[in-house]
Amino acid sequence: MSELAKKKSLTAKDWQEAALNVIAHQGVGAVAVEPLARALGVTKGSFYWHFSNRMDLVKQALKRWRANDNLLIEQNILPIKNPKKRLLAWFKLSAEPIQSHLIYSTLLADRSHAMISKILKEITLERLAHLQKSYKEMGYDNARAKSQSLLAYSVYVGFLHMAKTLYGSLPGSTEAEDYAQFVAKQLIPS
Amino acid sequence: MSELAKKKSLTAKDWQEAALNVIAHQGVGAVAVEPLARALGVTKGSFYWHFSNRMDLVKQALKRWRANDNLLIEQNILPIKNPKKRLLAWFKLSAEPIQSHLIYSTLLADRSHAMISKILKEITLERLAHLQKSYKEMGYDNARAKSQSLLAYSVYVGFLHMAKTLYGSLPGSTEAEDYAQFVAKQLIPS
DNA sequence: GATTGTCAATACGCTAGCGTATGGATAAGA
DNA sequence: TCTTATCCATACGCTAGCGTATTGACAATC
Repeated sequence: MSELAKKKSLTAKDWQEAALNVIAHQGVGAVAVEPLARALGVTKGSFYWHFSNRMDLVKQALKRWRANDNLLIEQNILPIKNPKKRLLAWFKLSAEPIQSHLIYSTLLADRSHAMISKILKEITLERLAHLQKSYKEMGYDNARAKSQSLLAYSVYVGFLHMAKTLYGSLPGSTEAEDYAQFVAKQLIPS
Repeated sequence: MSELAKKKSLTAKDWQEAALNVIAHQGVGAVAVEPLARALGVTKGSFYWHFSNRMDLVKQALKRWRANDNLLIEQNILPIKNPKKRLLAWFKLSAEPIQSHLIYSTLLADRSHAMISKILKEITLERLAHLQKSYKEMGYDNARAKSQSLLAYSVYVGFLHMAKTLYGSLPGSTEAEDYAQFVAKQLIPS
């Protein structure tokens, strides 16, 4: 019902999500106004009503992605009290086949715009801080927690790329679970 | 002398190396005929004498990159008899600030051409096989050696991206050394 | 029913880059 | 010296995509 009602005319959100879909699978460079408009069944007359230019769309789309992703972490990971369990949940989430990961890994190799590098750096530092906090709660000193979280995060990033490179996509949920267990054994001290 | 002699006219090799330089810093998408020609101080009349089209250049450039990289590994890593020392040397090389790594990490997020995905997959499988062999020589069974090498390689890939994201470049040689030591402690069983 | 605001279509000019066609320069051989 | 091969410049047509300007359709509101 609300889906049908929406179909009457597009919102900025529709454009943003379409853009995120393209970013996830073809990268920021592939976000082009006219092709996107075609895909959405309109012309760019619509686009320039909602956005001032191409980069404006990219910016807003990434903002939406970041907000969604933060929400996911804040609701599912951070509330976990036990630091060990929290880390394990984080590893599981890391391997889950969700679009957010695809977007992140695509952005990692993007050198097209300083804004993107900036966002990426911010997000990465945020997440590293979360990991570091967990490791510290487990008794690690500052320095050790720092290198340990860097290592863990490297594994996450590396895993994303390996999955895409070797299998062309992220693994299924069950494989993700197994992988998370294996990684946890190596990266979470007992 | 040979440098000056060369300056008289360009070779395919000159174009390939210029292309690799662009790939390392801006990605395959940024390899464009006319800008490259400008950078080399010629026009595209020269380009289309050496190559049939843009993708032809990319293909040849990547072929050169791959050959150079294989040579590096065959000469510096594979000859090491002791598997533990061989792994350590591999980790050190992984963190070394050389262009080859930049190219690899850039390609990892590239979804522009099936050829690139194919090359990437081949190279990755080759390297995984090397790692796996070392782990097996250390007494691991097949399955364990496989997941362990996957993990090690993920760390390598993740490290490349983290370095670019956080520092904008690969670390210096001394930092690389320290990092390799830390990683080795985690990923090489004692 | 007239007005206003919202969303989209159309038409336009502009730029960057691809690939082709052709001719010019230079050096090496014959 | 005449020819040929090598390397490059110039000029051309073509396409995709950006952004603008203008107009149109429709709904809500007054």
